[in-house]
Amino acid sequence: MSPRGALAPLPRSFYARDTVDVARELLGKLLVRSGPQASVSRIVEVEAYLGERDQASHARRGPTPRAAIMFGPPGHLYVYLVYGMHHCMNVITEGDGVAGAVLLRAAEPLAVGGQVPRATASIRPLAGPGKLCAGLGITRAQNGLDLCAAGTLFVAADPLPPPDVMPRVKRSPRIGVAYAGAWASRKLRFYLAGNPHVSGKPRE
DNA sequence: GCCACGATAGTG
DNA sequence: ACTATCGTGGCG
Repeated sequence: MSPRGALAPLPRSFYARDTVDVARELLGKLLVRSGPQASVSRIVEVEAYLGERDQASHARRGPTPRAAIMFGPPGHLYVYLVYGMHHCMNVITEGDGVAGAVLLRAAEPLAVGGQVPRATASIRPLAGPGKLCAGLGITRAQNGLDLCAAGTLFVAADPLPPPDVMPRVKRSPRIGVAYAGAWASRKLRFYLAGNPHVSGKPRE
């Protein structure tokens, strides 16, 4: 069995915590997609969306039909459509009844179809939330999916973690939330400095 | 009902 | 800077 042959979903207790802590610790974790579109990729960029007080969060208007899932139990997937054409995927955080989510913005492709590719450049880039969902085949059909079950999508700890992941975590304001007043400048975007798969220009 | 506006990304 | 393209939610 290969070193990555025993990937298991992170337990619900991982998600049932402070959203910022979950966001930081998701960096370096593995996104595992099984089935026809099987792939493994490393999460390199995320954004934390806090509860109702966060004016950039979909939860800011309370548990509306779309955002209600953010108030639900942790460890589930929240997928929505932005600008009428791109999907964005989030993991739900905090305890049941408390809103919180982490937007997955970029991942580094590691393997496709169970095979480690010769060059990661041969794989579609996964930089940016829309591209990430497109690359993994995530649509609203996956909204509400339980990431803590061993299904077609889950997050796993890397059994062979690079030694320098956590020291490389940097933070910045979130992308595309200029309307959010004081919340627009809060440094709630986290990424691995220097990783070429991080979206946008300021990778350092 | 109706309508303004995005947690985007590619092109000019 | 401009645009494709549509669900969400605010408002009446």
